[in-house]
Amino acid sequence: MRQSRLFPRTIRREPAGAESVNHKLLVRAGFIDQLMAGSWTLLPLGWRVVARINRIIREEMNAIGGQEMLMPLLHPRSVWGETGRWGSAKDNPLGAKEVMYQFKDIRGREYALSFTHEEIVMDLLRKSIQSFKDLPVSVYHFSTKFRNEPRARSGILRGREFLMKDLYSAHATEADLMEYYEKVKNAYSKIFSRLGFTYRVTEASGGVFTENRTHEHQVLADTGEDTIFYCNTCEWGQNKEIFEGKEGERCPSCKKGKIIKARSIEVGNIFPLGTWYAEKMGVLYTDRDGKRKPVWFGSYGIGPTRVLGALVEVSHDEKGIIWFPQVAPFAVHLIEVKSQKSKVKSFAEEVYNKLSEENIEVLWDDRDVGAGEKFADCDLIGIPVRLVVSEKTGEMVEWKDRTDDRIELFSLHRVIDRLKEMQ
RNA sequence: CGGAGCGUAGUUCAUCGGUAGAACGCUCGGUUUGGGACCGAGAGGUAGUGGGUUCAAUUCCCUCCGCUCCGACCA
Repeated sequence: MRQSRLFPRTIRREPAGAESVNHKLLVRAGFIDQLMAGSWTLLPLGWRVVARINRIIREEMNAIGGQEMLMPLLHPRSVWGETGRWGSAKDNPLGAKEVMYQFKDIRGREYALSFTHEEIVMDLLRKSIQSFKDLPVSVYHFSTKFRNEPRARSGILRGREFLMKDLYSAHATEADLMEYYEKVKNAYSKIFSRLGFTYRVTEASGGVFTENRTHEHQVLADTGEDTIFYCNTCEWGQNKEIFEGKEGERCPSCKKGKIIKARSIEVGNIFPLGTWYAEKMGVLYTDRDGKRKPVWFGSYGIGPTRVLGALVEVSHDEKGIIWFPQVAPFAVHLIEVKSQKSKVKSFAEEVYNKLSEENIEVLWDDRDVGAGEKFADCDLIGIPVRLVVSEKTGEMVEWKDRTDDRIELFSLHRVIDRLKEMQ
């Protein structure tokens, strides 16, 4: 990608009023743009990062048998009426009217915009599941969620419209559900490890989804809006809604460690929903004994756009973003220092072409601007490796990591070898 | 939904009861060429909206809208 053509340009100043790091840096560097409070465009750079996040999620979902599909975002009232979740939480502990966007069309029919898909999946499952032989089922999709947040905030971390990967599983027995639930929990842990996060798995309440306990993957971040408590020795952890002890106490699980209190960002949430939805919506299968029984059901969510923001919150410095290589929008940022000598430009083009031929993704700063501006933008955008060609470097290429001040000179061949080793 | 701050050029802001200014960005010309470089010329604004006070409102008052933050709530 030639940076002279990259849309849009970077912005030198911080957006007015912005406080959170992800808001300031993602906007300045040209990854996201705000339409209104809680609603963002993923610009070409931002979309590249989200695509990489999604790829990691997709690989781990497929690895546990998840099948990708895509469900509608416009939902009829009737399907939400079946579980009673169309209504208010005042009348029903799982009522969701407060977070659901509901409206009428020109003929007076009522609809909601998707804030989750349990009811939609249930409608799908009951059409095709007859026998215990049809179970288990595990399906997922990546799509937009709309939630009428009382207050959108923290940049892209809490929007009224955001991307979510949601996985749904249906099982013949509770044991099978819980076995799969553990599999998904492990898959989520793999995903967040691969993304480069330091995280904890905590117990939580189920909100508008279930009255059962659930688990959250929480990224440790000082700027996070959640508070969690976890053991410094074993894996025990709870979020602040359900924790009933105090910081510094003995761990209730291993009895050895101490309870640590920390700020965090919730990036994943898994729910062992049980048979409540199946009973309400008549999702029944015939078991070996010939009896009709409700399916056991679980749902599992990760917000890729929130992950995007969380990555910036945990990995940046005063100059800009620092992407981990596995999610960076490009593998390398090639800077051509402006020169009167045409061979600098032609060498830069050669480097760009050779790297591209090797399937290494390059952002080539071919703009007609000063070196200082290029270096500043390079640090702001945060691609892991910076390559420079200039009058000074001659036939060699300068290599600098985003996280390191050390500068090394290599031949183009050596650069390609090193980059291929990193892939 | 309660509380606070803010809303003026593309962006970040200044100004002021007498009809608007800077920096950066943008356009043109020239110089420069390793950390947002310099010189010259230029384009660009119904001061968020509606109302009120006033001879006169961008400025003072009120309404509404919008953005950010705190709280409640929440992935």
